[in-house]
Amino acid sequence: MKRHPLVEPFWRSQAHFCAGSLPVDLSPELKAGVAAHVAATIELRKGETLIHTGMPYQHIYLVTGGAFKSVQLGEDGQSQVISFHWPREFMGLGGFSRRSHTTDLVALTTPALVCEFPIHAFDARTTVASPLLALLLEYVSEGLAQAEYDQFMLGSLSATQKISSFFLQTQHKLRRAGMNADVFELPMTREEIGSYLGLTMETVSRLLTHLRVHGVAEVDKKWVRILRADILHAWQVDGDERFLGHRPGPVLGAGHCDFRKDAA
Amino acid sequence: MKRHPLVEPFWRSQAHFCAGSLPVDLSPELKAGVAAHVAATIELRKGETLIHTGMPYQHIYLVTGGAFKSVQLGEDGQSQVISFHWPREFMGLGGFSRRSHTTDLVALTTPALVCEFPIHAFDARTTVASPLLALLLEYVSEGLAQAEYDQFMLGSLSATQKISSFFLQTQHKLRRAGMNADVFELPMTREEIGSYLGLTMETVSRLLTHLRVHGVAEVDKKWVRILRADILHAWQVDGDERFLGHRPGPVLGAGHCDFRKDAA
DNA sequence: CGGTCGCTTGATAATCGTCAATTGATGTGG
DNA sequence: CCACATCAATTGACGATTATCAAGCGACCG
Repeated sequence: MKRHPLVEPFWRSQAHFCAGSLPVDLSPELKAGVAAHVAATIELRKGETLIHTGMPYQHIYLVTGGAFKSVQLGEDGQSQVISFHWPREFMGLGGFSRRSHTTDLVALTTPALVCEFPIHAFDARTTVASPLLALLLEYVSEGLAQAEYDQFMLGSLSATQKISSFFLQTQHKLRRAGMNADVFELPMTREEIGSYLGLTMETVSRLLTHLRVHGVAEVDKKWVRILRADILHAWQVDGDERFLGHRPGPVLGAGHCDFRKDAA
Repeated sequence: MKRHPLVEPFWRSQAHFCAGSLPVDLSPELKAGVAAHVAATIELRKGETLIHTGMPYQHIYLVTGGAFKSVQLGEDGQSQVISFHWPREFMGLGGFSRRSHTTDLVALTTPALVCEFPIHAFDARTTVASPLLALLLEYVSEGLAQAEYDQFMLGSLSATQKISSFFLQTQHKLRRAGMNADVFELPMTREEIGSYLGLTMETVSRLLTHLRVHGVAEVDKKWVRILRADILHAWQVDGDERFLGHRPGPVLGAGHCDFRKDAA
């Protein structure tokens, strides 16, 4: 991987570059405060691993270009993709307690770009910059909320619902990254999509032809054109009766109901 | 729910009570610092809902007694249990970005106890207490790491592996709570276990009899005695060839491999 | 005592995984 | 530059893990 330590043309300085990839709804002061801590910008090529599970927890990363996958490793040799990362997203946020990285981070494109932040910049002992800590807290918390939804998806949705959910999520991430969300190139293989959704490569392939046949999307190799996002929304909720018949899954009748009486 | 606002017998003060349920590996100063922010202790009864999804994000909760479930709600009416919470665990950590609660929190026992912390105590604008923020960051990050593992479990493990994983996780949580991890009472129904594992009630029931038949655990109604944790560990990794034949699941060959060459 | 709830067990079936063959794209070496 | 190998993707046939449907049973509660 290519590390760019310090000297750079002016308007291409790391801080400036990184600040441009921070979330949009952020005060200029905070953007500057965050960007000031960039340790390096790193460029990877497809297939290269930025972080291995278990490595000492020294940096977190902001995607500034391309795309990445997070991979959770099982005890033997299995592994599963647990999320895809697009520009403006932070990666590697699960290690603040265990002090080591909890997933592999692998580049899906050439090039793939990240800004590297030393976590000691957020250490309570070395900084009084509470606003930065609070900001980081929000990002980690958002990652948790996203992971909770993914749990729901994996446990309760049918294959058709999962694919619909995947494309809608991808569209959302592409928009946030400032990219075209209607015509785009998937940076990951069918197998990686399947791993993320808890399905096999073959099932993903069949689902994609299903989308094509029903005019929901054009799919040619890695290129996708979303034609009917409305149908995706409908299928995400209802599934599609006519294909791989929807699986209602373990549905639970919402936490019983409220409390019965408010003692004292 | 029963709220205990302030006055209490001395050694039963909220702060003291709460501090006793904080993680063990915490400096006394931090414990005191955290405990000082307790707004109230709340007592719930089985089935009562502490928090509804979407409620304004004003508090987070530390379990001090009993048990809870977090429930993720789908767009229509489906719902899924995404985690169980035992004493010494924080709940409701997924809302710092969206400013609203992301799950329902429901009591599973009578009584069920929590300490309530106002999130403005961790607000960067109202506090300079960076150490508290950093601590909170660790808890949220740990929750994220746990959710990532749950994703792996839901997507890659067979039913037998899931049940084994569930019991080992429960043992771990019971130990951390200072309770007996070999003989205990499950506070949740089969259906709730199934929801968490992405299985049906019936499958969970069959898996439990399977554990009983193979001498791995005694299971009588809600009471469980773990006899062979070693077998649980083995089944968590390998599955059990002889039962609901193990499903290898979508296994991915670990992020290709390393990077090929380190440019410059 | 009747009714509901949680649990168990059995029979059946379906969603999706497995296995296999084929094609096209990519890349490498001779 | 082409043969060859490898990989990604598609499609079909088949099978299995697990869901669904159904019945029964004990416990708890009003």
